[in-house]
Amino acid sequence: MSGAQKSEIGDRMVKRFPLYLRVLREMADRGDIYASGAVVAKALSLDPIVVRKDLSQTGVRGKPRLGFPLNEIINAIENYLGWDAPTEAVLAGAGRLGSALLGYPGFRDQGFKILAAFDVSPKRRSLIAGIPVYPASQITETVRRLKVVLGILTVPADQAQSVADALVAGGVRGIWNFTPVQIAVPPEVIIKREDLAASLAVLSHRLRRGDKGR
Amino acid sequence: MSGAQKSEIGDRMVKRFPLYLRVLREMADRGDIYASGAVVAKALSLDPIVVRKDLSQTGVRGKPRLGFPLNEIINAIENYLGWDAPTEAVLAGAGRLGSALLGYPGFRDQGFKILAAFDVSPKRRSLIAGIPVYPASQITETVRRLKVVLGILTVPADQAQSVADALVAGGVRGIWNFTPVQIAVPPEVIIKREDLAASLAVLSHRLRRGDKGR
DNA sequence: TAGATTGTTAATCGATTAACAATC
DNA sequence: TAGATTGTTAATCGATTAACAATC
Repeated sequence: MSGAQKSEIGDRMVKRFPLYLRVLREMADRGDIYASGAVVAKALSLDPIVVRKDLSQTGVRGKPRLGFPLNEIINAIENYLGWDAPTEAVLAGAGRLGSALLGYPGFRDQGFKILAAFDVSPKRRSLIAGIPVYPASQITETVRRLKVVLGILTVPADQAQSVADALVAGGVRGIWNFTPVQIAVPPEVIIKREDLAASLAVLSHRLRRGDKGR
Repeated sequence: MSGAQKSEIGDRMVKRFPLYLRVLREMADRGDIYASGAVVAKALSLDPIVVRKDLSQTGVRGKPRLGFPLNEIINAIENYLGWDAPTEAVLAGAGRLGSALLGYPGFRDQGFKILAAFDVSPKRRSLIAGIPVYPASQITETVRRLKVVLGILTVPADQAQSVADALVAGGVRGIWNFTPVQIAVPPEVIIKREDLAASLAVLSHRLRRGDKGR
């Protein structure tokens, strides 16, 4: 093929795709057939050039004067992000934050399916937001049996490493880490930290400087 | 003065400061007097050059052969981020996510103080994690009376804009937005979005590609 | 003094922005 | 056809990385 696709693309670009998807789905719901980069850019306060370049990364070709065919571009983005075939996940730590995440509808919309949750405390309800909660001792066995790909880590800081170890022992390929701990994992396991402290730092800094954030 | 300080620094750098602070505080607790860039870099798996450059941004000068004086550099970072004088905040939406955040110890560690929470439902407890919960109708008046600087937005998506309006009417200077909605505010108000969908996108993409994340 | 570490200047890299030809 | 929009190539910008002199 002639159109050589760039093999490595940056996180910045990937982060914009959910925004595009939301706008494009809205347009499709309204019955539109095409979406031009300009319209999408306006809806998201982005530069049209960025939108055009990002969308072209999916391999879908837009039609001059019309824009990108909506069905095609939506499917391409979903496929690109791996949201077409749900990624199976478990959540470890069904405390306040964990429970909040179990109820987050974004997982289903965005190609994830939480099969089970775990908690050390037997006092917790055995079902949160329709998802069964098991004792933490069963993490490794359950992850292995269900061939779970992703572990969501919402345990207290002092348990973060040991619970991560249990998830890794079960064979997860990635961990979404909501704890402030930098956990150690084998090199093939992907770690995504959700770093509230970093966000607070950016916020503090902007408030102090009186800057306008994006 | 000769050493002209760079006026505008990037978010990337600001995000690293909480990491430095954690490591530096640990070292100070252990009784160390100096911290070299190399040691800090090793603890965080960062390039020593990055650490040196970031720390020098605070204006503190390190001593060759010894490193940076711990007390001085810790104070400088706290001051730099505005964590020395607590920023007063309120939280709107005391559901699962909101309650989880009310119990998050990071706020106090990082220079924020949540004075009150708000919720539409009168069924909620009137005290969560020691913080009083008031009816949402009192947002504007309370924010104005207490001169609150930051609003934390954890309401359902369909209430995001109207609650944000109430916070702005009370005079907040920034909003930490945990909803998936892109809210509209006057240009002088700082918005910091906490975008779980973007994080999920990065995660999906890495899992699908089998890449190793950082 | 010798040597490790800082601080600064230059080079590299990646992403964003600009310009413009191709196309329906 | 005329004109709007795509797609691509070049220029700019900012951050990271490298190199090295200054310093205790």
